[in-house]
Amino acid sequence: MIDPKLFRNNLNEVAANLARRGFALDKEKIENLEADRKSVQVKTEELQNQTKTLSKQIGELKAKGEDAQPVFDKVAELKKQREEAEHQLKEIQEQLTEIHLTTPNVIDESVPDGNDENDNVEIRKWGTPREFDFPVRDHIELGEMENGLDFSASAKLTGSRFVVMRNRMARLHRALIQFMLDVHGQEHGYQEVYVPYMVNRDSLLGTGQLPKFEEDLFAIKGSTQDNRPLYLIPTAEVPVTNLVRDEILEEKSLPLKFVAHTPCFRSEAGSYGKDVKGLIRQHQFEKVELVQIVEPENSMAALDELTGHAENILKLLGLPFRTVILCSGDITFGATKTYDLEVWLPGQQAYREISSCSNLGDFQARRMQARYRKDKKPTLVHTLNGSGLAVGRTLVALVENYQTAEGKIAIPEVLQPYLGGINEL
RNA sequence: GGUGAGAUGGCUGAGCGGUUGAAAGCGCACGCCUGGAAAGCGUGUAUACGUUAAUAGCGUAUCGAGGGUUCGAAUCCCUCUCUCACCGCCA
Repeated sequence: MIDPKLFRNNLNEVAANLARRGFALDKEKIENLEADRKSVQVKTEELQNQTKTLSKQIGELKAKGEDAQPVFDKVAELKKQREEAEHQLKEIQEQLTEIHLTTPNVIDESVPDGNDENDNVEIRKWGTPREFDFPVRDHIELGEMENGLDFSASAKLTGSRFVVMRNRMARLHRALIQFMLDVHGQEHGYQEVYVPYMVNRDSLLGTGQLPKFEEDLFAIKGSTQDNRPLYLIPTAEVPVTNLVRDEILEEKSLPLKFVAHTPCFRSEAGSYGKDVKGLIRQHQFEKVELVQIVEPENSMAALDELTGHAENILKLLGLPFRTVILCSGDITFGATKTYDLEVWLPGQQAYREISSCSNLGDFQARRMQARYRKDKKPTLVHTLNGSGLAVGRTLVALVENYQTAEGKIAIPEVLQPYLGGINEL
């Protein structure tokens, strides 16, 4: 969430910033609620103070064996008034909290204006798409060969947007995961973590998926005793970032850099016509995720670094890609700045998203109360995350870019150690 | 799944209805002492929110979470979560 103080002191600037996203902030409502909050809160606390003071007097009088009845009467008079004020305050605060939790983050000045993905700005490009001297197969065709991707099996087992992988596809997929974890863990300095694939509501509130995007999540009924469901994670960002929820970290422990491999589960509500075939958009997919917890002044540099780490995987695999900065209309809810990596897919003759790297600023940290001690004072950290990379899409890119005329897949050198040294599958 | 015991500040641990945001010890910070250090002595040491120019004062809330009883709750009642121990089952 945005600093609530900004709503009080800089409402117009916040509204103008959010308007760049196409988000209309209800300024009048906020102003009214804030004005009410202020007067009611002051009144409530004043009444609480009086009650507390009088109650203490009763204690003193009783200890001395004196008559406390007059004070009793006084406090009884206050009670109704106090409870009314408390109730009123609670309602106002609930409304404000609702606004705070559903308002997106403010965006960085360097984010370009725009309405949708068409207005994203390419900032660099790496590699050259390969020229093929034979008819190019897309990953679905390549998957059908050697029974690698079996969508009818997964449809039988579960439904659409799932996959069964076999043989070379399953092996390549697994090798990619190991490779990515090793590069980030051994070369980029991330601590490898293994985390739960189900999380509670507090975690999802912390990273911002809730309360606004419940329809994108899979909830597991009956998964806790008090009837609140757990949720399947839509990304490792949720469990990994929440590692620092409600923590006060030591300054010298920062930056924290985590890498985790997890499956991700997304309902893909509202994407009915999109990418219906193939591996691009699945309800369940694997991802290697990078998360950094940093001091505020370092977060923009950390974003560049983290993006570079994700890019490095593509470079090591020899997959052509471009890096775009998301425009104000395309950037996600909690991000203040985001770079997308788009990999070249010969089967589609297009660059497609394979990683999204974001600086969330203090947006998640404030929701999570994730802080560090800066000159003895608890200060909100900044959080970042990025895919390093989406494994399913990397598999698509790999097989399409490295296919041979015979429908074999050449194995990039860096991946060979993970496949017993072979150079073709 | 069963039975029992718990959950208090950075840690250990007291308190079980009244000036308790919370004893004591440890740790940590600063000061005194010292040639320097240790020991000793002294002082201080949670977080959020509000008010405010203020990380100064002052106020409110917080003793696993939520609800309740009460003039007043860390202390009593209810629900839930988690932890530990033993038994059962199990990858």
